Amino acid sequence: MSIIRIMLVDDHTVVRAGVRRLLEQESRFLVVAECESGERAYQQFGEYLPDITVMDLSMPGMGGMEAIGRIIARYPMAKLLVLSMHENAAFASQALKAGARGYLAKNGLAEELVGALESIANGQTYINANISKKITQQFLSNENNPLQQLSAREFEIFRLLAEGSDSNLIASTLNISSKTVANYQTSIKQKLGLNNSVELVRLAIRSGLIDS
Amino acid sequence: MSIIRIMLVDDHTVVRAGVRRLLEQESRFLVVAECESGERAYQQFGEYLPDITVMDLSMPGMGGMEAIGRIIARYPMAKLLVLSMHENAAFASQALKAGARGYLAKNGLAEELVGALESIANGQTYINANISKKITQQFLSNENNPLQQLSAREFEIFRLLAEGSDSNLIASTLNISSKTVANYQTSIKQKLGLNNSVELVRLAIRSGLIDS
DNA sequence: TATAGCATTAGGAAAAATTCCCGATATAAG
DNA sequence: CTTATATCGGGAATTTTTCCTAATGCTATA
Repeated sequence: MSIIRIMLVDDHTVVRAGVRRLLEQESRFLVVAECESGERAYQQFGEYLPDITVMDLSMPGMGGMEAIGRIIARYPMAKLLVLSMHENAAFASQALKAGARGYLAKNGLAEELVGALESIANGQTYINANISKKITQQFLSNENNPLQQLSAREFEIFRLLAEGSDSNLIASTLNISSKTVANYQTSIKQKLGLNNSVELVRLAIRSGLIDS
Repeated sequence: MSIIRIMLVDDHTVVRAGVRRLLEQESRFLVVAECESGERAYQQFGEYLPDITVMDLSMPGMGGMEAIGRIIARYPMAKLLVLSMHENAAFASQALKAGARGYLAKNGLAEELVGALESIANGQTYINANISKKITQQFLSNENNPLQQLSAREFEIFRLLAEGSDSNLIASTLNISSKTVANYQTSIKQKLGLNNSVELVRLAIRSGLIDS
């Protein structure tokens, strides 16, 4: 079995160090690159072409979700494992829809990480059992979760709006016109039946996307 | 000891019924009026002139806070006991500042209600022990809670904004110009260092003023 | 393969909300 | 009596939001 080359993407240095340490105990994993933002992840991916990229979702600037989309767009076979703080079905299913091969919450990390990476290396998809259950429930009653109506881009912008970014910041983060962001904002509200940004935040919080 | 005449103000019929039931077990209390909104509370207060008014804070339309302000403005000796869902120092101290004689959370209700009413009837102020502790802590470190910078009116408008009311609705609720509401909104954000309504909601949620 | 549908992008024009500046009034504090 | 603060709101400029339209590219399906 050959060596599995891994890139770590997380804005917290401690987290990267921790994951690295876990992986160093298994000789078949090799961390070949690290970075702290979605932007650099996209750049470095091209340089190192890792077998698997372990990526956090919530990072300042371009989030992990956006980075996944861009990487997959250029390298459709890229294998990405999402490492998120949130044991949250909405987040997970968006990430998987964007092309991630796995989703892991940061709590049960140590026990599951190695298994997850091996599954993904073998071409399988790995999803945490709890998350899987939640996604299933949500799929069965997806009437329940209005966020599933949103496209990938809409979801991304929704998240940034809920975090308090204004249209201009979002525009420069995503490299699109602030006019486009404004238009997205309107259609997001309409799709979700929200009358104003207050209701938007509250929905985001209820969905566990952000925490107050 | 003469009979204590009481008015109940709460938008939930069950709650009014419950409080009434508790009070009926004590022969010296008499519920002389009930109503379900701040507007009617103000009207009925003039008709019945109860010894004590038991009032919920979070009601649709004019909230309890506003009602307290109006009643006290006309009848400075009115005795008001606030009955709130929130065991929250910010709420409590605003209510007391507005002129309430007591603040009671709805959980420990049954045990405390009678004692609270008797204290208030005797001219004292009654505050739940937990709340009292919280207020004290907050007072000692009121740098911590930015909401204390707000005047009564600002606080009221802040709450309505956080609930998702738009300027026009707030204006008609409070019977002021929507222009005034807009101006308040701006100065509230400035006082609290908030850049947009998203941050406003999140602050409101963190303060326990509203729950996601 | 042609086509229909959706996602993404964005401009223009109108409407609405927000900000900034100003002043009036009332009440409380010193 | 003066000063400070709270409440209220108008005017004008600015910003944001909405609504409409349209181009592009991708996907799925007849």
